Amino acid sequence: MTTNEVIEVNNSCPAEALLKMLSGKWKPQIFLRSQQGPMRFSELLRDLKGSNKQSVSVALRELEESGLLSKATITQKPLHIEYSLTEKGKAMIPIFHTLELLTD
Amino acid sequence: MTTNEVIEVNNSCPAEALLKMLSGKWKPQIFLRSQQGPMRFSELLRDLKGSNKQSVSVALRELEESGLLSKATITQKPLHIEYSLTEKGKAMIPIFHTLELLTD
DNA sequence: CGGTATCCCTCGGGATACTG
DNA sequence: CAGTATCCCGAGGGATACCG
Repeated sequence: MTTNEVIEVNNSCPAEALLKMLSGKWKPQIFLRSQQGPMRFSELLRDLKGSNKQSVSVALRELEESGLLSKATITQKPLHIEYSLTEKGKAMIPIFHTLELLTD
Repeated sequence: MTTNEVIEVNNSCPAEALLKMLSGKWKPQIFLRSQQGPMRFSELLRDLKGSNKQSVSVALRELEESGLLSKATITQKPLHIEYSLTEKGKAMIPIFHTLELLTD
């Protein structure tokens, strides 16, 4: 408590958490797509060229778990599900765009 | 080569480039550390608990290649090398900090 | 001191088949 | 339609030894 403890936990970098929220091959693109409005599973599968059910499924779950996307289920046949940006997700859009400007 | 090869290039998401600049286990922490001023290799190795020469070496090279860090060599014995934030790197600091605020 | 070369192992992510 | 289960492979990253 008094001084230099050697704590192995590596929370030295808070931004890591957010970086992780968008890490991986498909999450950035899904997040980008979500800014256009609600989207359905098969719709994403079609748009994300080169992806597959498994990968999209995992990415969506992770985005949901980190609170960026929300899932709305319409229990009818055929099943209809929509993924939309949460308020937290919307709050990230400006930053997301700022990132682009720094790219070059 | 006029043939239309099936290149799956997917540049649909510009922010991906920047996300990639800070992706990986050590780059975020190194970038954070660099905000405190110039740093040396062995210094980083000491501070980044659980890392090793190889990983730090690769991370530094990638940060350098993406233009966030610059390398200054003093060719004397013993070798002395300093890594510092570039102007581009400095420009990213505010965003980096904004990211933290959105984490929760 | 400041790295690279090499080996190895885990984990992210692709393909396919099956399910509610 | 919207997923999960399973298998498999390549890349990321750790450990260690060697080099300028």
